Amino acid sequence: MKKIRTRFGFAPSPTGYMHIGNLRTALYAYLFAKSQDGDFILRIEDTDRARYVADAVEFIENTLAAAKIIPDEGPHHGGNFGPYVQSERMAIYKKYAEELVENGYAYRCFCVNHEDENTNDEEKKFGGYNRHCRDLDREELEANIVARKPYVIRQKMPLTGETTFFDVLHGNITIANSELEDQVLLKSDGMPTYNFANVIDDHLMGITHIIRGAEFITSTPKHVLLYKAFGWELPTFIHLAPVMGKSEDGTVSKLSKRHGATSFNDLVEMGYLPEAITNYVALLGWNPKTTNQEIFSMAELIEKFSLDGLSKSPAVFDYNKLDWMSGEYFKAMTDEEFAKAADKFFGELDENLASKKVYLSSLLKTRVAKLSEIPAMIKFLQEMPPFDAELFINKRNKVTVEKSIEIIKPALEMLEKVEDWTLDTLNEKIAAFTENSGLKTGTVMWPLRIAISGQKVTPGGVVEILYLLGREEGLKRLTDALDALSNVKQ
RNA sequence: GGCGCUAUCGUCAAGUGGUUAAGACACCGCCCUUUCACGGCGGGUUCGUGGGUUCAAAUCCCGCUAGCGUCACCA
Repeated sequence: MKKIRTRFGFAPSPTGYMHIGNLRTALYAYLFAKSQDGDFILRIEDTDRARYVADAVEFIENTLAAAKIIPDEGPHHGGNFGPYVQSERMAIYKKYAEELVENGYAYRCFCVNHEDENTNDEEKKFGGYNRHCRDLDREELEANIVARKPYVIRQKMPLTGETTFFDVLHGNITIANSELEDQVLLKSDGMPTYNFANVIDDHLMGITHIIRGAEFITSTPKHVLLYKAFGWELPTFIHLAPVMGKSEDGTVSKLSKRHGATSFNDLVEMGYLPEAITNYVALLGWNPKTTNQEIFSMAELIEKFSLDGLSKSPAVFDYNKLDWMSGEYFKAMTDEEFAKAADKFFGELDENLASKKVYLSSLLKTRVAKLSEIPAMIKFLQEMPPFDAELFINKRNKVTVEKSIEIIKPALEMLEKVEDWTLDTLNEKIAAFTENSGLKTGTVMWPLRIAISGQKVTPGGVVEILYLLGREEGLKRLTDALDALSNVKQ
């Protein structure tokens, strides 16, 4: 018995946008294929001319590459089952559609598409196509062809009985044939519909497993009927539950714009690491049963992945958890790695700060969930926020405006004598200063930190900030604060 | 509306007839602390509902409800 190689297809539309749910489907297909030592095939479903977006194929390929999902075959990945772009396969669909017509599984339909005619009639709304051309007599049919009337090819559904198919997640699913419409297979422009093309291509490309969203469950019987009409072997179906989003009012619905970022790219632009996104998405609807581990590399994901860990129910996309996971990735990075990843979020830094990016990274990496938080977090280093005396007053550390002056003044005098403006020296001097003052560390540090940062919350403490600011700017801020504080006092 | 899918903490989830119903995120408290983080410790909250089956049900069956999906010359 020959072992059939596992082959998974991923067939996105070139819309210039990769929804998280879509990416997850691709990821699961990839993980399963690789765990079986099988193939992951990228195919572009571009049969809807109206939706075509320029460069969208490259966009899809780049996105997959960023997510470390590498197709074995695809438009630009080679393979022996091409072309991998549906619009280049029109002759193939035509041929199979004709075969269906000849064998009585499909028919030509000359009815015009009245999509503009709006009808308020509820029955019509749910009625579907009325099958007018299903049994045209030969004369009328030929007259239409001679007259070159445009037509579509429709699938001839059985009027009775039911169709059952097996889904790995859901088991057997049965739908009455009477529920199935005589759907269009080949459009009047000669393009196939998804429902037709996907069957032809999956078969021709030797796809063994179809993994896709649950929204395709109801149309699967139509596909199954097509496989049967051609006498082809059925692939294994896996229908994934959708990825949901939670609105502010608490309602849950399919993840969409109103829930914020919905595409892989949106997330990357917000400063989440691709690895972290992939890791999080992998766990959104799948769990590795045998372990409580949550941080996985792609290699580990492949090793651990199995179908029985897939969840049947919808999963809500949770930014909290993504933030946490993202933070875990940042914390695991070296300062250099973080500096590199964060580079474009640092913005225009002055020469001094630019030279301290790596050190700055050591401060930032434990405080950031996404890189886009960086600009707001480091702004005070480049530009002193407006003076606010209120900030100096701190009950817990027993600091008042007056007390602040008492601390800042001698501290400034002491620091002015420090030439070696390094972390070690600064640390040592300030520790000694605190010691000599006889005050609690917090009491000394509070007003100093406020004076040089102008903010209640900062990444790092007095020593770190002083170092980052550099000697000149550090002393200047202390001086300015002292002046401003003195004015307040009188 | 017809048809279909789903139903364990706020969220991701383990669980497959007998468990103190794991774990993680979030939340709250404490510790650490130079603010915020990091790290450590602890805490609360969960089986949608009604019927069965069974000595025993989160687990099996049925109804209900709710959510989602689908009913295109879109995928």
